[in-house]
Order: sequence, then structure tokens, then C-alpha cells
Amino acid sequence: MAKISKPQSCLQCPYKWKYLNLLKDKDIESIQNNCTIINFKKGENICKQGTDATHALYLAKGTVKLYIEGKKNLILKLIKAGEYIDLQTLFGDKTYKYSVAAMNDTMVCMINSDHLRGLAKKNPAYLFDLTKTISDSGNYFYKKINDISRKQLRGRLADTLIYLAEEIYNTQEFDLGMTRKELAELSSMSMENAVRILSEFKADGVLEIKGKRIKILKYDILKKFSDLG
Amino acid sequence: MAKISKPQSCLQCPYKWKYLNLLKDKDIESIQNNCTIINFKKGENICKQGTDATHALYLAKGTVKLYIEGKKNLILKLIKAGEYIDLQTLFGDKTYKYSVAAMNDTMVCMINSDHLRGLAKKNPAYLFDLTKTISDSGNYFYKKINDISRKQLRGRLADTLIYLAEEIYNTQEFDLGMTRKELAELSSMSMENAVRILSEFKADGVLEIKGKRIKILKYDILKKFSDLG
DNA sequence: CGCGAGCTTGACGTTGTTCAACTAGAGTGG
DNA sequence: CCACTCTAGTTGAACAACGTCAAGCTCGCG
Repeated sequence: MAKISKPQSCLQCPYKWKYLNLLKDKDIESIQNNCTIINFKKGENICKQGTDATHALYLAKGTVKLYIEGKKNLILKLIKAGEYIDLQTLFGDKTYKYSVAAMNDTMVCMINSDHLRGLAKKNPAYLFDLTKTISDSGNYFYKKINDISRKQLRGRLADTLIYLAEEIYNTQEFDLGMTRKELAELSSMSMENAVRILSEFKADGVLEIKGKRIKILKYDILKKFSDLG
Repeated sequence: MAKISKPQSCLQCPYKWKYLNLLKDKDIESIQNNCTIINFKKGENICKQGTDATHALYLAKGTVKLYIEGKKNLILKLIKAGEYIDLQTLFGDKTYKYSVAAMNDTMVCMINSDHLRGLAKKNPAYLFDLTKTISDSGNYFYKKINDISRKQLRGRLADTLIYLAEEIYNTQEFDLGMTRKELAELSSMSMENAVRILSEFKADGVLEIKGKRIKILKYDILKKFSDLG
């Protein structure tokens, strides 16, 4: 599968995580010895639902999807570079409740769980920060549950497009970075309906679509669909 | 609204929370001085979506629902005595993303947030435990998102009934403790359909229903509906 | 140039919501 | 104690939303 290497220096890492600044240099260096860097190609699995976590996964480069497997997959959310893929399994139940796969070429730092927990215990400020991150990640899911259980197709797709524009790509014009099927899985609808509504938005001048390239022309209308359901 | 009092002694509290045993007696006593006990009657709001949290809420007695307001409400989950109602706002974003209301007569310990955070910072083992609890609470929501986005009516209602029997009441025969409308809001469906499927389950001998009293007769069939969607 | 995966559109059947009418029971005032 | 009213629950029927099936399309790649 994946190319494996050891970190040169976490202190000088260009993809350094914001969380690290609360640790002492000595502790940061200790991470180097308990960390493996793995590169994944588009489509490869980073972890599988049902297995147990032995490492904390920090996403240095790329984008991944977090999804629940089944007859049809359900994408819970995307994670972009600079975030932990998963912190829950570090402190809570060790079993992954979802699978993770690379959306493009990614680089993941796998840090030994026991080691990281040990550091957290010794550095309350650091643990505090991690806890804050875990706490806030729940808010996304409240919104998600609300969205999919109350809104209908147009509203849900608008939600997803806004999510991609604001949370993931930070721009109004972006490459989808996924198939229509995945877009549907992220919006809890059938692939055919995702396509249909995309076409509708295009016909109404809300979006400009060229293959996977999407440009949001009328953000306010998208927002209205999102708000009104 | 509600009857207010001060705790006599958290050390001897009959509703004492499991989390307290990691704190020193001195610290537990300090909680007493930063804690207000409030009693709520059925239906009363304990907190409202959109407001800011200033206290951690520990549910000593009763059951509460955590719900998102809208034209139709959406019940995210129930919480029973002996659990925190909310820990996310203690460490993460302070704004409540949902409202909380009493399902029956309840008793809530409201502990000053700053004080509790201070204790957590000084007691890594305690903070560790709280973090573990927060981490695990996410798992319920993964399941919830999966359930409501993939299963249809019968499967979703079966999920809710199993949830009530196993997680909330810990018995196969229980009082619903809520209206049919609330049961529907907990299962993401219309009230009419919740009633219809209850009748169906009753006709098929899966449930025995007398008003709000529900007895699960054929758990395996309920489970099958839950599994197959 | 042909093949296949991903995409697109239409038609149709199923699922679920909404509307409406009706019932049962609890609470209220004469 | 009985009529009255109000709320929760129940059931049927019409309608809308959504998924599925099927057919055809496009584009990149060998």
C-alpha cells in the first residue's frame, strides 16, 4: 500500500500541528520516536470500521473521508490537512466506529496512542486543548443530524455545497474532489438525485458546473435552500 | 419555575456521580460552594438553544430530553439520572446547540463552569475521565446518523424502542414517559406514522401496548427490523 | 477506435407526510 | 353529576418526495 518513513524533525515540520506549541521541545522530540509517517494514495483505506485504534492519526497533507460502511456508504464528514483524523479513540472506546479513506494523495502521522496519552497526562494544558477539540467536533454532528432528518433534497445538497465551500476548500470555486456518488453519500441521498439537483442548480444559474469544477454563483439562493430545507 | 437549594454535602450525596471519586475530599467540598441544586417540573426548560453555558449540569434525579428546536422538534437523545447533561460546553464552544427540557420531575446540580474547569486542570486524572466521557458520547451520534439516514420507518421506530428498553429504562416493559409526538421526534418521523407502526407492532404481537405502557414481547423481531432497516 | 466508468435524464413504484375526520379520556364549570 | 372543551391518540386517503430501474451519454485511456 503505502510509503512509510520516519519524521525528520517534528519541531521543524512544515505541517506542524497547532496543538504542539503547548508541549515542551523535549516532549515534541519524543513524539518523533513514536511516530510513523505513512503516505496513502487516493482511494486507499487509512483505517477500517471495527478495528482497534493503536495510534492517533494526524493528517499532515491531503483530504480524507470518514464513512460508515454498508450496502451504500454514508460519509460522515471530510477532514482536511492540519487536523486530527480521530481523537475520540485516543481517550474513549478504542474501536473505530467508521472507516477512513484518502480522497487524494495524503500524508498521515501515526503517533503511538500510549505515548500521546502519557504526554497528555503530564501536560494538562495540552490535554485541555485536545479535549476542547473533541468537544467542538460534536457540534458538527448535531447540525448534521438536524440537516438530514429535517431537510429535503435541495436543502441537503445546498448544505453539502456550503460545507465544501466554507469548511473544506475555503473558496466559492473548487474541484469537487469526489465522484457524484460520494457527493450523494455525503448528502444522504441517491446518486441520481444528487445529479438531478446539481443540474437544477446549474439551470437556475445558482452554480456553474464543468465536470468536477464547481463555482457558486448565487450563494444567497443556496443559503436559502439550506435554511428553508 | 423551579425550587432552588444548596447541596448539604456532595461527599454524602445519595446521587453522587461516579466521576467524583477521582477528586480529593477537599476538592469535592469546594464543589458544594460552587453548586446550586435546582428542581424542575415535567416540561420545564433546563436550558435553551442559543444561550451560553455558565454551569456544568449534572442530572441527579429524573430524565431529560436534549432537542433541537424548529417547526417540528428533533430529539437528539435522552439523558437519565447519574449523567452529565452536557460536558461539551464545559471545554468547547460555550453556546448550547440544543435545548434541554425535563421529561419528568428532575433535580439538577448546576456547578460553576470556571470552578469545575479549574479542578479539572489541577487533577489530570479527573480531566482524563471527563474527556473519556465526552469522547464516547460521540459514538451514539454516529449510530444515530447512520440509523436515520439509512433505515425506514419500521427500522427507526424499532431502534428507538430498543434504545428506550436498553439504554434508558433497562427493562423490556416500561412507561413511555413521553407523548407519541415526542416518540416520533425521537425517531425522526411524523407523529401519525409513529402511531401507525406502533399499532402494526401491536397487531403482529411484537408489542403489548396499554396507553403509555409498553411491553416488548418479541425482541428478536424488533431487532430484525432494526438491523434490516 | 473501442471500452468502461462515471454521469445524465426520464419513467415508474414505493415510502412517508399531510390533511382530515373521528375517538377516548381528562379537566372544568354550571 | 352532566354537558363542554381540550388534548392526545388513532385511522384513512390523497398527495408529494424520493429511490430504483433502465437507457443513453461522455470522456479518458489503452
